[in-house]
Amino acid sequence: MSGEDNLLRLVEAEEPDENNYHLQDQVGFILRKAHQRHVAIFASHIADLTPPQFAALAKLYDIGETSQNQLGTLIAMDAATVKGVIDRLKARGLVELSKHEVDKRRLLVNLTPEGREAIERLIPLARTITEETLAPLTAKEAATFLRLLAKLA
Amino acid sequence: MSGEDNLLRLVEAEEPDENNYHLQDQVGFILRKAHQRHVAIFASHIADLTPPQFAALAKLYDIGETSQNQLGTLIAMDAATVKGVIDRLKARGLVELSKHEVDKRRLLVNLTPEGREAIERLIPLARTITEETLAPLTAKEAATFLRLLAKLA
DNA sequence: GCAAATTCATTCGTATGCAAATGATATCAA
DNA sequence: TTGATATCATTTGCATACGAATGAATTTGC
Repeated sequence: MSGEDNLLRLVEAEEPDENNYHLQDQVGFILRKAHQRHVAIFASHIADLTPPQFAALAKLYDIGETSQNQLGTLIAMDAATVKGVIDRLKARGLVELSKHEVDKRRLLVNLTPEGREAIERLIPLARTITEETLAPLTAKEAATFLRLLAKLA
Repeated sequence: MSGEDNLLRLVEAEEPDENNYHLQDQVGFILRKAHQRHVAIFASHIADLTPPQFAALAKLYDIGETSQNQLGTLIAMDAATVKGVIDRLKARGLVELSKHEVDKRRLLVNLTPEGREAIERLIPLARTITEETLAPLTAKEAATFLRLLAKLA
């Protein structure tokens, strides 16, 4: 039997082929693609705000005024990233900044009336985005997926 | 009964509370966090290459020479993004570029011997990264998760 | 065979995302 | 009290990521 025959047998047998590395099966690669798809769905429903910007507004709407750093912790952004996001929201008049009276290091962030109006208007769209992202799964699968995803995150 | 009593009852009853929007329960937000965690794990094992750079090398190792655009399609990057990734890999001598003889629009990308050596050295580490990323799940959960994640991506 | 449409690559602009360094302030501990 | 630490915010540099516009080359449709 030739070497080519051996190769052929391996393919035809459909064995797990554990020696080869398949990028498209790696959790990191699929995670990246799933995230990309979600961001695209988000953009198709909410064109004038990015997911991180929406996250900042939604969290401020939820908890009220807080420091820039604390907000970053709550929405999983480091200090440098959250600064850029808040700067852009401020430039658009959706949040306002003020100095903490006692701790002079802190920069307090809060929604403006326009920001509050925006997030109230967008939350229904966000529910649609979540639905559409999970649409390839049944309700039961979606629940399982969210449970396992939360364990990973 | 006062309005405040009604609010209190709602909280105490631990009802699904479907009227409130909780960012931390949304699939997009958790997806973003899970991806962040994976990238951090990746960086802790492979410090001198990013996940997209690794993906490009791994795919070239898998399929051999291909055009820049085709490579982008295979590793889920648009043309602008893949160009930056390939430029940096080229600057480090891990890939080499050449013109397609027939179709003069195409830019062919291939591994250099150094690139081949690098990816062969890194693939075992990539397996460790996948393992560590999935470590919070049991083997059965991980299989379920990957199946559902693939349906989403 | 040729005009229209498509494909490939590049460039620009904008927005995360993170490491590292810095400066200001606050807290802790001897 | 003061010196060491820690925290908060900012800045810089680098690396994705994508939309939009552009130009070159190819393919399609009639």
